Amino acid sequence: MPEGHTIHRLARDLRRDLAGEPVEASSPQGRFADGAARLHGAALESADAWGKHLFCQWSSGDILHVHLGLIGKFRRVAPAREPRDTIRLLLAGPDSTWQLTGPQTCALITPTERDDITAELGPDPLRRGTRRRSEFIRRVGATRRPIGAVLLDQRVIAGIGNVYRAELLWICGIHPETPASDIDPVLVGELWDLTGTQLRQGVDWNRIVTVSADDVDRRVTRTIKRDDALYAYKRAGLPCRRCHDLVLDMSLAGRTIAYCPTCQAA
DNA sequence: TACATATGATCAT
DNA sequence: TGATCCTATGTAA
Repeated sequence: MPEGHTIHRLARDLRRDLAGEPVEASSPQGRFADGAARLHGAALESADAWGKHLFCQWSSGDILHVHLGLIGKFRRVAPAREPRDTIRLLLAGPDSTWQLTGPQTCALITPTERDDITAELGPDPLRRGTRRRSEFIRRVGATRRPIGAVLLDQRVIAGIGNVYRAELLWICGIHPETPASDIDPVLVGELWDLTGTQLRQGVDWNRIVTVSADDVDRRVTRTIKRDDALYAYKRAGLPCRRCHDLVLDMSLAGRTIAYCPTCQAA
């Protein structure tokens, strides 16, 4: 489930689980054998996320760069669990074991290479820094591409994926095909703030739940059914949670987005 | 058992 | 825009 919230949560969990102690590293799949050998015996010094990119600093001087892509997973497993041949990287610390499968990227890089990667990324609402909000507003205002495409462009804002895209536009009542520069900068600013709020909640719960307290009982939200967690994503054909008209699907930037034709009028 | 699908991104056309 | 890569899961057969 890798959108920005997943990676930030992952960085936090890896830090808490593995920081400071030497790890045993291996690549049961074999495709990261050299990298795992370099990490073997090293200690994790820091882990942080920028959008959907994860960077782990090791005492060996190496930086581990991971991008989960669409299907990648990096999860804590029971220590005794038998390594399977799909595991790109296995990290075993004194108290926990982590395994990485199906990543789009898993590589050891230099600080320069990390800087090259982050230089291509837009501001991430979950990172500290000044002028990120105004930078987002500027980048959105600089293009007439549809906002639904712009939100997936990691050079404009880092961390939004297909689920948050649909949810944010539904909450803001913006039609996905609206030319980005036509949107009132005040609303774009609110979109930034909302993205931060939603992503932070995603980190907290380690899942995407966008429905507000008005629509769901917060006390039971941690056991909320998947069908009740979202307003728009994958709800095409169902009644809009706001106006009860039917939610529609459209294709934008090569992906499917659901939207309400009434609440998100063109 | 097989197939469709997926919260991503890149490269070719 | 379409093909492609990577793996796991849910549904259909």
